[in-house]
Amino acid sequence: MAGIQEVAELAGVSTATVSRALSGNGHVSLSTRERVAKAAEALGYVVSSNASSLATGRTRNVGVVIPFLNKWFYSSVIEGAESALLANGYDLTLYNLGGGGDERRSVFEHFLLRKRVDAVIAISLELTPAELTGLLNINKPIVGVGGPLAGVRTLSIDDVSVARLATEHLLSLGHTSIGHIGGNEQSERDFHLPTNRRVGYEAALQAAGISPDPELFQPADFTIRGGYAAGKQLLGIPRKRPSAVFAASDEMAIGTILAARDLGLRVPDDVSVIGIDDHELSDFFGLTTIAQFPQLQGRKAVEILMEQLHPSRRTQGTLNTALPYELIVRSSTAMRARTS
Amino acid sequence: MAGIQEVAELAGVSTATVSRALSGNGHVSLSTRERVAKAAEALGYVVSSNASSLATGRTRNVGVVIPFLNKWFYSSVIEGAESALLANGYDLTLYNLGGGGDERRSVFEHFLLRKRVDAVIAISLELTPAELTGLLNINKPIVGVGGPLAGVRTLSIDDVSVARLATEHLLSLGHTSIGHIGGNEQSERDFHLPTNRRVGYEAALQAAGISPDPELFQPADFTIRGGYAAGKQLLGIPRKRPSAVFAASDEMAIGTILAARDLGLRVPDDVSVIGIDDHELSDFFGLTTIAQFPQLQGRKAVEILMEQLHPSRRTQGTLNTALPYELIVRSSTAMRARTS
DNA sequence: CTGAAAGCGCTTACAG
DNA sequence: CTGAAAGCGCTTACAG
Repeated sequence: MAGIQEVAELAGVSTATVSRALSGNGHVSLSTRERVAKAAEALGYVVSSNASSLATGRTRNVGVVIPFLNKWFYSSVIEGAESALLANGYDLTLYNLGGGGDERRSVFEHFLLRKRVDAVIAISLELTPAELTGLLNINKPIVGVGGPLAGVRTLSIDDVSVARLATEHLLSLGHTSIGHIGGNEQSERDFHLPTNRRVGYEAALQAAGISPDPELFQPADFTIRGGYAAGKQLLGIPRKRPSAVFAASDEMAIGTILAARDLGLRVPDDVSVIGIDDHELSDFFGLTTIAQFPQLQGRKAVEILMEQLHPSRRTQGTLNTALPYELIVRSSTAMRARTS
Repeated sequence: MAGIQEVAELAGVSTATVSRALSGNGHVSLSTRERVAKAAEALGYVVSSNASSLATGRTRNVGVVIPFLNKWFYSSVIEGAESALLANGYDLTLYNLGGGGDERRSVFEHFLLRKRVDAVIAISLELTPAELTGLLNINKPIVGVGGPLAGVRTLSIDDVSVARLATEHLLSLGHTSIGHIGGNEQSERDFHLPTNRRVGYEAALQAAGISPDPELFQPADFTIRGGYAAGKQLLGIPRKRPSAVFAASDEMAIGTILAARDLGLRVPDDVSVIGIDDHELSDFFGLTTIAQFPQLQGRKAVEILMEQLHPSRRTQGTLNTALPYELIVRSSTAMRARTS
């Protein structure tokens, strides 16, 4: 409950000096700085962020907007962002936009704009031009994770290349009949991620002189259950069962592995499976995958935000930063069986 | 950027009236209220929460502290809390305390106490007396989810009863040799949840005249991988392989199902498996479980907080509220085989 | 029902 | 290096 006033009295200085001593802005002699620190400590003083924000115009709080919360990928990105923010002395205020239209409008109008946050990180969310200009107008930096956003700094993975790499891994193992489990219409909204992955898959095939077979494509919803159903369809095709499957997410790939087992097919002997993500379960299932490090994505987003917020350290970078990815080979992929 | 001043000018009233008209505190004639609303709308005015908080002492922001973020259970609780908070006009600021000691101290000292939040929700976290009094001293309501916390309102599930119910389900199906996969030392910290579940398991057994066999207990870490390893151990015991397994979490139960499959045992023909949670994957695996509705837990926590924050609606309740749970029977449990 | 004015607790030019 | 004072943008007794 102690205010700056009391600290000032105890230390025998003005409140202005207390403020300068504690914040480090402006010069204060070493001895008074110490006296102030001691007084603050003794009184258990901690600055009122509201008063401070009102005076400075900065809140030390950033808003994070996401479409889902209880999915491994999203919560991992947030985890990375949260710890990086904390380390920089910032709070993270969370806005889950999964609810849909109304909730989304209300978040933008009543919360984000209410001068509560200094900046926003948008994860896998394609902000509308109105939303973007709303934020930009009041001078809030934005960084987007997951896809290009007009006029703001973004971080994204090259989905086409990632998918190509996954497919090439299978090709290099001698597979020529490769199925693909991609997104369905609903999962397409955000940045066309499923389409990009399918494009990469087809490009790799074509580069290898194989023309993609539409019958070897199955749409699903990025869940294990969806991947299971799609995997069954793919592996149950008469006459041309693929010897390998590339799923656009690890959860779908795990579903495919389980589908294969239930069909009596051995992985990787009868069918190789590769995913994308390096999901927390992937190691357990021995899934070969392309890792995409979501926690790192969260940390990087914060890093870029800090550059915008503290232009002193600004290193004018490009608008879109490519995120790293890496092939991790486990036991779900192997050479195509010589016989068969 | 428009402030209350400009709205007042446009509407031809004082800022005091604007404040009253927009907030609903104090009487304002219908006609001026409308004029003010129109002016605010036209200018895109939105109140500065810092200025407002400074004047009122309330932030409309609640801090949520959790030990993990990217686990289904925790992120589901948060999801429930977030939407309930939003509906009440509150923001949710997230503090992930997974990092350990230093981070935890820093969160309490520098963030929560900084007058940034009106209240805190502590999920599955046993706050220390110092942390509790720190918050209580500055008059911040707290609600705890997951276990009793000295002197604050809490929500918790009766782990002993839940475990007993799960075990009774197996007993009622004729099983007499029932293994248990519980927590290991590390998972014991918070509210002794694993111990309570084990106690319930043993109580059910004893009530049925069966004395618990320590060899039919295996500790694990609440993950699928850990449950898999523990399940293998349990189902590989020579001579006295249990005909049923009760795992203290669904993830461990799923691990057990996978372990059984790999051992060539059929679920539920050869072994029945039950868990606790109703995890998002449980339905897919046909897992019988005791559901515990984490999103509801988050919503309820907010409900209780609102009662404390707005004492007008306060209905002085008990200090600890029991959370609901429910047996959900799927295909992983069945009668013990007559023969064998 | 409405306005003038004080106050919330800081920060930061401006002087010295 | 330090202090007096204005100001950040609201809210709310206090009058009327």
